[in-house]
Amino acid sequence: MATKVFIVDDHYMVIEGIRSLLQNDAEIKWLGHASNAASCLAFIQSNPPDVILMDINLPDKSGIDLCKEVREKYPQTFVIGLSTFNQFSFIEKMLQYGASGYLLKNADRSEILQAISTVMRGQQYLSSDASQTVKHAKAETVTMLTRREKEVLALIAEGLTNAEIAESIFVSVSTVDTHRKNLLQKLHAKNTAALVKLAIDQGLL
Amino acid sequence: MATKVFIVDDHYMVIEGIRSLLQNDAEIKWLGHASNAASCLAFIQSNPPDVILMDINLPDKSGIDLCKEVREKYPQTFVIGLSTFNQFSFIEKMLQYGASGYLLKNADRSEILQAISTVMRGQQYLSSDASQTVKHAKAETVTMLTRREKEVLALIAEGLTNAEIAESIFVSVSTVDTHRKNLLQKLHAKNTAALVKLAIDQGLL
DNA sequence: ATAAAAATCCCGAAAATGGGGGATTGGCTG
DNA sequence: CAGCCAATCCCCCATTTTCGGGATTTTTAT
Repeated sequence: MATKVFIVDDHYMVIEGIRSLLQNDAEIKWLGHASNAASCLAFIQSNPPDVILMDINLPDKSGIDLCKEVREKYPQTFVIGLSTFNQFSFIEKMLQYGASGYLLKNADRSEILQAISTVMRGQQYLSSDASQTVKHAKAETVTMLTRREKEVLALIAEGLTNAEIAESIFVSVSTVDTHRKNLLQKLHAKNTAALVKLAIDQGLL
Repeated sequence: MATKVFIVDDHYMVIEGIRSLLQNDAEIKWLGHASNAASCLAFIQSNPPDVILMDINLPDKSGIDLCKEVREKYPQTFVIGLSTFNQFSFIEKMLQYGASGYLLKNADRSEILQAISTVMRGQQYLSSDASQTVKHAKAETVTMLTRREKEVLALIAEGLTNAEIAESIFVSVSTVDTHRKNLLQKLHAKNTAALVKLAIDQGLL
């Protein structure tokens, strides 16, 4: 059965471009388009699509909020983020709010089809540029640890207590404690055990 | 300068065997032998050797205790354990109590010389059989974790607290606590951080 | 030069861990 | 059957970490 696709974007050219790219594909059923969040919501209420290609910059509401709302109301509808910006913060937020994929507007026909079929299989699709960005951003998270934090991290993994670490790097326990807190935050770890695991997973130890 | 070697063993054949193997070597000065711990201690008091080849089974005292005593009183004297038993628990204890090496009684001339020169350089020498055993034993330590312990270990690494783990595997916190303590012991970890690191290093996670 | 980031320090309370114990049950094995 | 081991549970108590704040001083980068 053909996948029902809908698009929300305030740039007419983009809508037309994608329509012409997809309309003759047997696997795709073109449901229509909207140029703002409100009309998008109105439309999909009566015609739930399988996939929404969703611009991140909408006139009345950010695509990120719209994504969240759609996903809450129509969990069976997949959202693919669409934007000219290959920025990690956007990609991250879209995915966080339930988007299944992310495309840049320079995507060609095959990439769009690929993205649609991938998310329809329940998997996540990121354009190669986007996944590069995500990778970089994550690599940055890795190197985002400061010199001191890395030192402390290594010593924690050795099994030293804060007091011991403090002695060994000649600072007060308070300082080590702060570094530790920052490490937990930066690596999104709940506690020391998870911290060490994540650090090793990310090649920090 | 020739290395002064002394031997303690209650089997005369072994003493003779080693003596004949070593006596014509320019690098070795044969100090003598004892057949029990007491006479060994008496001898070395006046003639401190560089290396003692020490049997693990002595009539008056275990080689393990003797090793400990010798190392405490004569730290400049290296001890090489000697036995027919290739048992990890023996090897482990000897090394723990300060032995620098471990030989099996089927060692040939070159291996004995090798062992002596290695420990004289301050390094540790294990016969290939013994080091195999140590390796195996360590590998066993890995699999020596019980089913439950492995479960708990995995959950600890996920960052769950004891209480959360207890809930998730339907046992009391006390049980989890016990498993955790056993894990720390078995992996020789000082605390959770070290535990996770060691576990990952050993391929347990 | 000035703002941002990193590194340093402190307090205090709640939560979790670490290190001793000890005890019971059920299975398996010599 | 007796002994061992895994798994379960409990107590006590000291130490350590975690989680809230703040706060100050260096560095670093623009």
